[in-house]
Amino acid sequence: MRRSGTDTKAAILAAARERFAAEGYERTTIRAVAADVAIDPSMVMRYFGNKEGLFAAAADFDLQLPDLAGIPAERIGSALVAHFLDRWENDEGLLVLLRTGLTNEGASARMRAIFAAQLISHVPPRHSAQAGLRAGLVATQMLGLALCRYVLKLPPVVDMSRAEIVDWIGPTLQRYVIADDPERY
Amino acid sequence: MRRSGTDTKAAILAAARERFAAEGYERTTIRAVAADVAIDPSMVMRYFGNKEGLFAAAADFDLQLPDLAGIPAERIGSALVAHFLDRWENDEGLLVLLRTGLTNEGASARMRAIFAAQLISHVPPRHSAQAGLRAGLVATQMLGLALCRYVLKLPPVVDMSRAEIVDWIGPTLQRYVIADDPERY
DNA sequence: AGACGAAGTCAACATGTGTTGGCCTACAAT
DNA sequence: ATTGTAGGCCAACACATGTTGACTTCGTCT
Repeated sequence: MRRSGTDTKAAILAAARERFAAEGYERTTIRAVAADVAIDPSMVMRYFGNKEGLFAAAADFDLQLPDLAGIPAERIGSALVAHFLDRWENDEGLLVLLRTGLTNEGASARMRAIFAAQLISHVPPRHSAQAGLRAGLVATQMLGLALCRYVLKLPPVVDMSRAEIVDWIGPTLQRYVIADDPERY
Repeated sequence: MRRSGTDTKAAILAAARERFAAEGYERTTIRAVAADVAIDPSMVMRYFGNKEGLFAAAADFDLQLPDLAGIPAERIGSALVAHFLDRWENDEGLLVLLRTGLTNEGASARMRAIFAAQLISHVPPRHSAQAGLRAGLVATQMLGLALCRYVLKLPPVVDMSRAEIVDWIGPTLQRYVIADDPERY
């Protein structure tokens, strides 16, 4: 027994996350993942059943949104942006979902679930009747940012500093979450 | 000669656009496209050389941004949103690029070129030194909207009316394009 | 020491893919 | 009528992939 089973499983999962995030679902092959861990492809099947199983294990992702109640209302926008940036730069799960969610129906559904449930429930109750709308608007801006910065790598967006992003996009989220109507800030 | 050559080529291209937009690059097969047109797969090769060639032909897309000079400065944001919505709902090219740009390096590069060149050149010269930054911000919001609405199909975003989208996102673009600094509107 | 079970390897199958080259067929010009 | 040519079909190759089952190795427990 070279490795301890659970260790091997964890190593496979880590390699799979990297490959799914970098190449998407179809272009990621079981053989390549196995080669990354220097084992036989059949081991991947043993531990995860099939490719879909491996993907499901690699694609779980939690927004881990903080409790916004403790944050002054006028800083919610900035706090959200800062949190998302932190979250995405420390967890490949979001990249996996973004890259694959566009061709893989399962990933797409999971994305819907995450951003619907987790985001909607964190919109302050001030506009509870419009919680879905507000969360949706936030999703368009934040997913668009992730898309342009981490996947498409548009130069102007990649070159923006963290502070610039917070300064420019914070007020947008602020308006989406708490403004009483679209025109008012 | 059942069909007129150029007609066949056009039919293949139309079928390819639909399939690439719906399934992405890898999952779109030459055989399936050929079947859609009720033709032999080898004809696709004859007209487009190889799969990459077919994709390149299917993925050309032009923003066709109107001349913003004729629009009152305070309406630029709304005008941009409205134009994007029109453009996307009448041309599958954008969906092709979105679905494939995440796994296909060629599509990713073309996306960079389109949104860099075409968008940057249309940002009013008022902030020419920041043209890249402004265009990048606009791209994050508009691509995020397309992603959530047409690809991920997040329910709250799909359910938004055209007017709601313009009302909510117009002011955001307005600020990105012409605001003197992030905090001012 | 011997047996058991887990970790791991090997070889192979079935399938789907892009791609190729040869062959057929019908129209139009000579 | 002959011929040329362009549209179209067929069969096949070469290759990669997900997946399977049998076999081997090696540590551990009795």
